[in-house]
Amino acid sequence: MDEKSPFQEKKIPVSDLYEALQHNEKLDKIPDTIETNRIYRVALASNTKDAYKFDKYAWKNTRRTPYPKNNPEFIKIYYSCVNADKKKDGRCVKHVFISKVNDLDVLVCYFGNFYIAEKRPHGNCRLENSHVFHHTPASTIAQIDELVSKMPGAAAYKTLVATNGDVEAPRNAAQCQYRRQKYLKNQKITCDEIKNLILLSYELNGFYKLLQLQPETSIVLMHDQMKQQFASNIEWNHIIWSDAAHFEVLNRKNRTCVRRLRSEADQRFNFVPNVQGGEGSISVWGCMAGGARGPLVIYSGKVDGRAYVKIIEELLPSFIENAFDSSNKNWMFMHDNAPPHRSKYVE
DNA sequence: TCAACGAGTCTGTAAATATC
DNA sequence: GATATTTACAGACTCGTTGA
Repeated sequence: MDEKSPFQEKKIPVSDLYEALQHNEKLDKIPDTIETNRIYRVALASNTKDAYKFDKYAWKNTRRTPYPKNNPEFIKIYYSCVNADKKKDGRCVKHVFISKVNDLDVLVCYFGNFYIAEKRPHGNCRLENSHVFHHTPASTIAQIDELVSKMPGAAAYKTLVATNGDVEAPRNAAQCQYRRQKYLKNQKITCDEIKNLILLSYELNGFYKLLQLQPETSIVLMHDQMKQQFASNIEWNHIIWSDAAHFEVLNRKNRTCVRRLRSEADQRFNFVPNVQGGEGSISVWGCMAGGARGPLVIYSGKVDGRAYVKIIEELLPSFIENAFDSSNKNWMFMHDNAPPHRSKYVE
């Protein structure tokens, strides 16, 4: 096959697939010696459904699609070989056609040159006689999931082996441990879930509830009481909020990775702009109050206590003068407790 | 016993290419 | 030019290995 046009001979008419389904020899697995451009018919069993995947070459799955598109009779799966560089290589491919009528009747066809294909065990199969041909029954999976919600994976494995025997037992202890990990992970509360709970608490008037999130974890929501307490003591419009932020446009501290071809090594888009002398970034400080926006101060370098006081002394009085009535002496200035904000010089 | 990590599978989306 | 087919990429998921 011409390496530069590997797709010319890949097309298999649907009629040929039907022909193969009716007349080709039924195989229980892919033969050791593979011929290209030949349709292998693999008759599978319910517990060896994946047998078509495994031969002595390493493959990368790309996509599965209905085939043909307008009147799908098969599921077509594309595989590309893995070359010596461990990269997917389209010069040697494997196409699998799974009949929609009977998904245990599978057609497999190989194209291209096997000399570029890496020979190694496929998928999670690390040993010759690994588990890959054996699928844990769904009923066993359900039993595992139920047990690992109450006990560690190893204990669940021992329990199921003792009760189910070899046939319906889990694959191994690691399988139970994996499902135990999954269970524990699902039990963790995400930030979004906590936010949703807080939002929910605000939607319900007078909400006061003990939420039992997990056997070991509870959350008490009592926002109304807190709100009333704050509302009675603080007038929020009298508070001046302030903060600073640093923006790195150039000379960023984090490393930038570029994926490129060797031939593109000297191309301009592979380089990150840099500025000598430590330029390329700015820091800004700003403040605001209810209904008033303060000045935005742009500065460079580090801000210590002295610099911080200088900024405040220069800008804060005029902002207070504009934001509040002259008679209002109840305003409060709020910072975020950053180290320069609480330095001895500031105090 | 569990968390972290790596490797492999599968699939949604989009782009490229082939075919009609 | 429209449609079908193929390829590429990224993310979710699964599961084995390793070390604390």
